Amino acid sequence: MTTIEQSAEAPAVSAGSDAFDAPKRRVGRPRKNVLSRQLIIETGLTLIDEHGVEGAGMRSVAKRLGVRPSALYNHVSGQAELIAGVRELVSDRIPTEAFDHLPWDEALTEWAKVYRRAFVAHPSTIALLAVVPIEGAGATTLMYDRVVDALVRAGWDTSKVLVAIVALESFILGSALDAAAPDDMMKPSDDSAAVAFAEAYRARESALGARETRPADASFELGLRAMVAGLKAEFDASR
Amino acid sequence: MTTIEQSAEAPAVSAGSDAFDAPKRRVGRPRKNVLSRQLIIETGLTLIDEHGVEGAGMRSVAKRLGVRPSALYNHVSGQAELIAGVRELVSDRIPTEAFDHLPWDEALTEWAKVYRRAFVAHPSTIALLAVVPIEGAGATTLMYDRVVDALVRAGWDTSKVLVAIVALESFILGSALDAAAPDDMMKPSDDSAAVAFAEAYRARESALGARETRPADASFELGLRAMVAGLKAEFDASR
DNA sequence: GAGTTAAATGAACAATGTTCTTTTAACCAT
DNA sequence: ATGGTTAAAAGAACATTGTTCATTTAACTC
Repeated sequence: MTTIEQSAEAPAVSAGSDAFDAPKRRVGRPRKNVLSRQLIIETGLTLIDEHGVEGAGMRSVAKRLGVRPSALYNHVSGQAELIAGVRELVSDRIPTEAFDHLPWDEALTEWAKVYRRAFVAHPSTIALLAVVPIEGAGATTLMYDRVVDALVRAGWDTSKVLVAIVALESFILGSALDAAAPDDMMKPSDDSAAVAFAEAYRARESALGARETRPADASFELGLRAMVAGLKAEFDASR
Repeated sequence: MTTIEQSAEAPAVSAGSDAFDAPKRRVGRPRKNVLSRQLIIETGLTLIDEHGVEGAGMRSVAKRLGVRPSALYNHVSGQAELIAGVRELVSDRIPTEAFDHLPWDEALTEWAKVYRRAFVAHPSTIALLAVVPIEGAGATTLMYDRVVDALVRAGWDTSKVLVAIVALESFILGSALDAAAPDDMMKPSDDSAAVAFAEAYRARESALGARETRPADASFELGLRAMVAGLKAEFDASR
């Protein structure tokens, strides 16, 4: 459907021989099956964790499994199904237990953190996920229900709670996108006329470098703190 | 670097002959130049608006311009620069005058609104543009410079200002994605066990329906108010 | 006007996702 | 057990993508 980028010169990751399994299998069906749908999808997730989105290629997964690319198609219809499988694998792991034993604002903070972490693993699907209708009876709806319920119990106005949750979710998804970008994404050129920006860039670099924090993480933490505090103020004012 | 998807069977868009210009040009430099960097980038934006992100391919742009793909490389270093150029084109139209005559928090609010509006006009660019490095001397950098400068003058810590701006930007981009989704995106199914969620959904519907407000707009406004208030609190506390 | 530079074509190359054929083994009915 | 069907692997292609290189032609420059 869509190709984002592809470099002919950079061998990138897949050139490295990180095939764990290469027993020179001869042609024909093996006595014991080598692949399964689950194994393929889990390998996809592993490779994404290791090498970023580019790890999710069919050929990369095949290489890691010590198998020819065409063998994957006996278990998976194509890359689309592979990615969808990975997405389910990850988004089913967003826990909501924080709402059981924490005040709503702290629980919301915890939830936002795990939510973002879950999606940073596969950033390229964020746009799709954010625009595609969620199935009305799926795990995602149940997750929302849990959050809505906790906030309403804490005193939130029923007509405002969804508005607030969606606002936080927008920040989470935007932050996940940001985390998918390279750290030096907006590095200023030396001759730039943007002196205030260049100064701020250097100041951030040295402030964060000392704590080994990624810029995207720092922004997420600050923004999350700010937004939850702002929501809390809005909440306190309206009662 | 990365390919997301690519179908061998679906001819998709590029198969259709939407070449506007195919005068069978003979080899060699033409008397009048056919291409320019600006024309290429504007064509890229047009194709993205028409066909989604897949329109931004080098070969698609070349076909639309009635030109061989290799000709593009005389004006643009590659697809990365093309996409970066499209980004500049879009973000070029984001005004920053609010910082001239408003307090920093109000100006930030105005800026966020026009920023989001600019990207909502080209929804399918968001995911693409958010992840691509911005060129150090471009319009985007100058926009950042303007914002950084205003906030620093207002007393913001130089090492924190960029962190805050990126946080707000994440919220803006996430909200733009949300605005690109259909309004009924998370409509609960009638038989759903998610009763709290269904109740909140109905309550939001009637509250917003009275004012003819889109849910995405309501969430953006609430979130923006909350985040700016939170940043202001953070700002006041640190001085 | 000669030499250099710039802008187009045309032909390749590497890498990707995918499909098709072939080979071998598992599974299953008789 | 035996023959037929199905399943799972290899292997060889194909289409499409971004990109590079050589070639051709015209514009620009001294």
